[in-house]
Amino acid sequence: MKDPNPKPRVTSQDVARSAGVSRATVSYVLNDAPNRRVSEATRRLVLRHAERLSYVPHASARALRRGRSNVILGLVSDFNIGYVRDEVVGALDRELTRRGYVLLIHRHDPDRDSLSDLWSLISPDVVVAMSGLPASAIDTVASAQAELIEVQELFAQHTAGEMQVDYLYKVGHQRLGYGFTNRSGIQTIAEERLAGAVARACQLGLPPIRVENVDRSDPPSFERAIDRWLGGSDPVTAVAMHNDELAAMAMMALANAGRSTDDLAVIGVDDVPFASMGITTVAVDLTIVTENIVELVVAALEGRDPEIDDARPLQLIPRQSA
Amino acid sequence: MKDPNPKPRVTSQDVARSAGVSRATVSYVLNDAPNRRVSEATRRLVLRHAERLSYVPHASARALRRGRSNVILGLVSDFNIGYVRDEVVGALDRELTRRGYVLLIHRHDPDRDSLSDLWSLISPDVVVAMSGLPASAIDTVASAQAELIEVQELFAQHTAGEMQVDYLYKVGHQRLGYGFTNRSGIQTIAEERLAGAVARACQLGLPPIRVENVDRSDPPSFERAIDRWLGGSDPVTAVAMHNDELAAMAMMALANAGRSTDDLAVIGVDDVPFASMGITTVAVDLTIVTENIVELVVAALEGRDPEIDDARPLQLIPRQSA
DNA sequence: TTGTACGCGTTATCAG
DNA sequence: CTGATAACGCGTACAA
Repeated sequence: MKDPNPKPRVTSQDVARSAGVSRATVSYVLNDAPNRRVSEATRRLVLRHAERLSYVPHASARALRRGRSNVILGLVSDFNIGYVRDEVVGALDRELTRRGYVLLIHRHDPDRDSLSDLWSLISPDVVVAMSGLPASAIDTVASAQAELIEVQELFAQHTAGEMQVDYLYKVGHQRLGYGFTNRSGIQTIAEERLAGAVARACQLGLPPIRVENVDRSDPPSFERAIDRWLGGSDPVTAVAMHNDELAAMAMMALANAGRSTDDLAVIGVDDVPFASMGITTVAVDLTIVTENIVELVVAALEGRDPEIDDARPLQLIPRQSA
Repeated sequence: MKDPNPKPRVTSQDVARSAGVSRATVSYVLNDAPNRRVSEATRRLVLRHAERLSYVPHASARALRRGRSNVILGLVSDFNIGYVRDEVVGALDRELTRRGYVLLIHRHDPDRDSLSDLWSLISPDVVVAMSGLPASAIDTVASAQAELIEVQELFAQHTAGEMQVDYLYKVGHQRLGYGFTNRSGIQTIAEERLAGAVARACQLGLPPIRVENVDRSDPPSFERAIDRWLGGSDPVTAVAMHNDELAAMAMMALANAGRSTDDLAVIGVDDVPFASMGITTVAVDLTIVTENIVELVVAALEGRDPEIDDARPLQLIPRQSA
């Protein structure tokens, strides 16, 4: 396990010695230093020796000297982050890689761990908070000379809830339920979607939406919710679920109870791939959402104001489940 | 966007000046330096001033000087990484945080991006590869003075396939299908599970397993697979799927085709939470698997040999789907 | 308890 | 115009 002969790291000094030039020259060549001319001969010489020794500049030394690390830190409350965010993170990663940055994801529980402890281990240029952060975090990030970008709101979440209710109403449902979830890290989003649904039901003059809590890691919560929705004197005929994953679980629970979406229509949000197998949903246009987030981060890195596309990224897709 | 007045970072120099002591003393106090005696008076003095200025040591400077960064880099091929790995990563994260390390996750596509580019941006102490890495990566990691841990194999994958086939055979199925997936990053695991299933079917004297490709991001692939399994002169009566997620999608496709698990039994692997809603599966004991991975990483950090628990982490859980 | 050298890469300044 | 010298960024740990 312990390497008895840890061959020391190759430094720019080694390359310089090997090529018979100074460290400065090595640095100029390897960084294509502007307003610095190096003769083609020594240029190739240095490149050859760097290659031969497989020299890689030391990240910490470089960051220390430059004052920036080219690291973007993505803060999540949970690694299992949901379809849309996965796509966003993936796109962000690709764009940042292309531009010479690196995106690192870190799970951060604002309730347990302190952010400032983190800064003694890593100094990112930009922090992208994918889930809620306490107000104090803003100062903490700023004092570490990093820029903070909150992407809590990937898009107008309340609209998703409104569209769900609009659709269910349009196809004839009056008594509605809502499958809410309060997993940490998406509270804000969940609450906004719910608020949108509740408000729209009210505007339409429908009876109050019957909200039940469900949790993807607690399957019995779905049985309970369905019992409540279908029980009583005036059962609901359709439920809007927080997202497609929960919608699918509701449909499984429904099937297990000997019922189907004919008894209780189900609609989700996201349009995850498996939704095409029959889940009516509010699709999120990943292109728009993704490009906006990328622009937000890249603009911050380049020190300019972001140009955001205001196009509505949501679209209702009717399928069998509602 | 651009901060016109970027107040410079607080350094240990600032704390030293403020407290009227030397930088060395500040460092000793803040690091609880062993075999170093600092009077209680100056000790508290330093702590007070550090607190007041909310001083945080500079990550790069510290890492440069110490020679280690306390950063563990987790390499994944995809952020949507699967249930078991999510749990493993979560547990790893908690343990490492407790010990003063930080776990950072980075998406790395071995086909597209070079690892050595990464080392000029970050210098981790340990690299945990959660998906396959090319052989060349081993040298690359070593030359960056980092230790490489491959957790491709969370457990004996072929056993999962064997257990699936054993069970299906036991409950009376003879003609079997297999739902294989070749998503990048889990090829090895997928192939091993399949190999285990195929081998066991052979040992049991069953007809060759009918293998079909499915892809979670391509729902029609499930329709095609089901058509093939149920078509022909001797349709299969049960399919082993690579994991529970794919099993659930197969069941949705089955329902859409007007069929049920009575026509085609389905069994998965993982025992994700929603599997309890009726998916027969090979459960993975997260406690065992997780503790082993944590031990592997922690042992590497502490420079000792890991103590691995050999207990079998797999258990078959019969439910409605098979 | 302090002065200081060191880790490594970058860049302004200086010499050829 | 090409290359070298040296200072610097910040925290750590040895010698004094």
